[in-house]
Amino acid sequence: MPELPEVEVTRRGIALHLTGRIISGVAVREPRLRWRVNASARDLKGLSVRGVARRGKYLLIDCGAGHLIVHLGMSGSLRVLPRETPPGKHDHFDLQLGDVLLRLRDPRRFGAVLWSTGRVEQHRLLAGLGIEPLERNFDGGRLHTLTRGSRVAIKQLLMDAKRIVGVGNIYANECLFQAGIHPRLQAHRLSLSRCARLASEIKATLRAAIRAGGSSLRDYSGAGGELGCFQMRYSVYDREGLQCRRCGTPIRRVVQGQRSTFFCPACQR
DNA sequence: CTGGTCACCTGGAAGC
DNA sequence: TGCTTCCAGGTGACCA
Repeated sequence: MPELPEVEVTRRGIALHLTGRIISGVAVREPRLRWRVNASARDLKGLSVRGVARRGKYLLIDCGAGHLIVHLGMSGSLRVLPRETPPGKHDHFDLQLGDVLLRLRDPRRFGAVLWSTGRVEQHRLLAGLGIEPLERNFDGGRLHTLTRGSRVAIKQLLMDAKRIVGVGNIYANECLFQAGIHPRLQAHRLSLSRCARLASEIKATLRAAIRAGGSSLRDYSGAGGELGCFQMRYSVYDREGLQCRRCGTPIRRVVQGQRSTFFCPACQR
């Protein structure tokens, strides 16, 4: 699930429930995630959660003396649950906070839970990250600068976190469709005006997805609802062979960098 | 530096 | 039904 909108919705959901609470313990049932989980009760117990920030697809739980860096990988999800909730098969990590706990479920184990002291933005995983697409300073001019001299396909540039964070495979496909740009176009061939169009479609698409997910925020707490029920109605993603919603031409699928790319050959040039 | 490929894991769907 | 194959929303490490 997790691209920037899902991570941002998760951030808001858990911030609501965790901020101000005191960490009472940690449970690591499976430390072998993307990197070995290094968070321990010894470091965390007694600290209070000051807030939850996001950098790209990383969640940064501010505990004062350090940050808990959480990444959801391909299949991770976080929930706030009552303390006694029995863990399921892929529930690898809990942060205990009195009568509730924050639980990470991650079947594929591509996620991460890392304890970081010191300046979190200097952490090796965060230091080299690119621009946040929803920040004010991301615009057509900035995207134009980023694309200069780059011969990679624009879709691959959008997904390169060293340049722009948070845009994964689904939203890269969707944004390029909205902007009428062919995913294989070399980045440096985009004019300033097309960059402006693309930058604004990126913002609009991500914001719409966050809005769609925001409506399910309350599901972060309690045993009931599943999150991730905010599937947007995709224009091209996973629609190979189906008619383009705009012009009726069959959507095509190609592979770029071992990832599926979906596009309308008529609308995107 | 850039650009391209691989590896890490599990589960679900499709194919035979 | 059961086995095999393919595919999946991420990204750091490694190579030429």
